[in-house]
Amino acid sequence: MATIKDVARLARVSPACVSLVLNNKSYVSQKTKQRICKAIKQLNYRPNIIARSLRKKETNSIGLVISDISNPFFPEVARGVEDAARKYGLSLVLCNTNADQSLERKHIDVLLAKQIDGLILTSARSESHLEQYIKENCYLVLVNRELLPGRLDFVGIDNLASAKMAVDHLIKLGHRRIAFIRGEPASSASFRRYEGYKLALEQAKMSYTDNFVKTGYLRYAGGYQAMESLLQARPYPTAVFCANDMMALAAIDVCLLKGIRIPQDLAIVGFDDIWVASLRNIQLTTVHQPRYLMGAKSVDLLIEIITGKRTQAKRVILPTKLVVRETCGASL
Amino acid sequence: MATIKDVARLARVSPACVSLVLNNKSYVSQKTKQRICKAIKQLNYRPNIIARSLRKKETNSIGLVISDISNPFFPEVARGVEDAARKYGLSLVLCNTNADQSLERKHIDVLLAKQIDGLILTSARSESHLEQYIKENCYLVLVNRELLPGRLDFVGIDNLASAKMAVDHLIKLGHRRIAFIRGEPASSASFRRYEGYKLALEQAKMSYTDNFVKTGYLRYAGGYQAMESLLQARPYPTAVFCANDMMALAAIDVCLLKGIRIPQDLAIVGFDDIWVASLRNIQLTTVHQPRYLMGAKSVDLLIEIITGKRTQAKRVILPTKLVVRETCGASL
DNA sequence: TTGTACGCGTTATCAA
DNA sequence: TTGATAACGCGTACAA
Repeated sequence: MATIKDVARLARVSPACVSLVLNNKSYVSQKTKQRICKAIKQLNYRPNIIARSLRKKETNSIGLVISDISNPFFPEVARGVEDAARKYGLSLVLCNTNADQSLERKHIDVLLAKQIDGLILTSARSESHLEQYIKENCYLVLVNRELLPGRLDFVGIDNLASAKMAVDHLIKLGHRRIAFIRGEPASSASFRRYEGYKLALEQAKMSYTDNFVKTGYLRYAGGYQAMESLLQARPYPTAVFCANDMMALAAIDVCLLKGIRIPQDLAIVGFDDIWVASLRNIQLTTVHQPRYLMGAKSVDLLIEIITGKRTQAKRVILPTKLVVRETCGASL
Repeated sequence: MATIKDVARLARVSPACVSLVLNNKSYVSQKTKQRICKAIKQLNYRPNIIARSLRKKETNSIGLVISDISNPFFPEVARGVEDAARKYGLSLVLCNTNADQSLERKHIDVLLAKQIDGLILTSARSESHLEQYIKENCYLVLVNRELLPGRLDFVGIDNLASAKMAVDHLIKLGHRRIAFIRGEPASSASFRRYEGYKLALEQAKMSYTDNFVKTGYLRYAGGYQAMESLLQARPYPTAVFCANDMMALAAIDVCLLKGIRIPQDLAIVGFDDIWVASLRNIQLTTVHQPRYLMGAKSVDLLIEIITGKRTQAKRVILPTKLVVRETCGASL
């Protein structure tokens, strides 16, 4: 690969002059500028970004850590981040943790060692690690899961209200035995959805039953197990609210396998509104999250703190809406 | 952020000595080693990978360019790449092009400027650009789409045979009017599937009809349009083979919307076997591709050429299999 | 174990 | 106004 020296030699100028042209700085005569540009093309020169970053102490790239690339929720967030990053001229380093906490730590450390300018975390897990990153003055934005509220930027939704909205809908449809398949207890988002579930029951003067609440690991397999376990409960629930769509899809499959009809025998409501939910053979009633926007917005926040325009932590809460399809039985 | 000098000062040694300890080189006395390690922890020092890369001329990171992160096919490939990369101690920079050729070019250029050690491309589009990268001695592996065969490493499947297998299955089920929704003509994989479709018809002495072949852009929306257009054809086809599952899912939805029953009125077969295909309410018959393995294998190839163990281009063709579910009507 | 040159751009200073 | 020189960023490699 050609270096700036090669270009300088070919154009018979100093490397500094080439640099000036590349960065549009200072006055360089049209004539030499053209010579330099010609040399650049001729050698197909690409500035070594590593060297540039070392000098400028900025990499023009940001990191995004997601927990499950197989769940369509995250690719959509990633697309939002990607497009926004491009708008700002930043490139994106995307890491997937598979919900593995030690891997999350490792990814973040590598990203920081790579001197990325800022970091967006979805589904962050450990407050203590975050404390440390704050101490080192890393630029951080959290998406989806909120930790250390008030001290870190956050983009998300009102999980409590959204979950309550979903359960309220089931109650309005006449359900009195509503189960909940919740996500990992460590997730603040999951926990708030759980609280929304409980609040809805409480306001409707319905009793809360422990064996109507199962925990699964926000994936298909997690939902599958949770649903199987739930079907041991007596009396049967008449409706199940799931903490995300992946688990709801699994719950549906468990039911179909056992001959339980949906929604006639059991209503199911999910959360996220991934694209699969709207397929005509699925038609999952669910809570829509503005995933793409969440990603895009998180980049805006990051830029604000990187450029120093803002020092106070900011919370952005985006609106959700209930998408009523067929699995809740509303249309029957 | 602390630098190696800070650590050296605190441990009362030279920066060079710290470097030796960090990289486990040469003999450093236990005593100083411990002093250094203590200083590293105390300052929470992370070596500046940018500086290291500049000096070592290797970044220990590879790039992966995918064309559509929303299609579950690619996240699975990415997971394979990711896990394999980690095994080799490499980190991964993932870029998504949204099937936009100019964006693909841009991404690749940024990755190369970032001095990544090697590059894996799925769905590469432009031979002429690749020619140029070859000229610059970039380490490249192609996945999924094969370009410049024999000159670049490639990991993929036998698209022709796999497509033929799918169509043969439909023929065996008695179908005589089989349509094909193909992908972008620019894609070698799509083209080979098209050839497989034609070969199957030919061998069965069935005539090829132009208006039984529609082109769509390998996504849900592309499949949707293609299927709508296909339903203009008279006589109706009795079966449709789709170049990927996303399009097959869309085709199913179009039919359901129009009251066409699947598989009774129309059989549908897809390609990829994304996880959605196996949901109980979908049960899409499709050709399974070993996506994760494709990703993992591509890293193996890349390592071989980076380390110079091999200089000849290599082709790895992985096995596929037909997964017979319900949309083809075989089980009726 | 250390001093020192080096990798490749950037930027401040200086000269023409 | 235009361009060159040199110091610098942070680790690494090699001779001492």
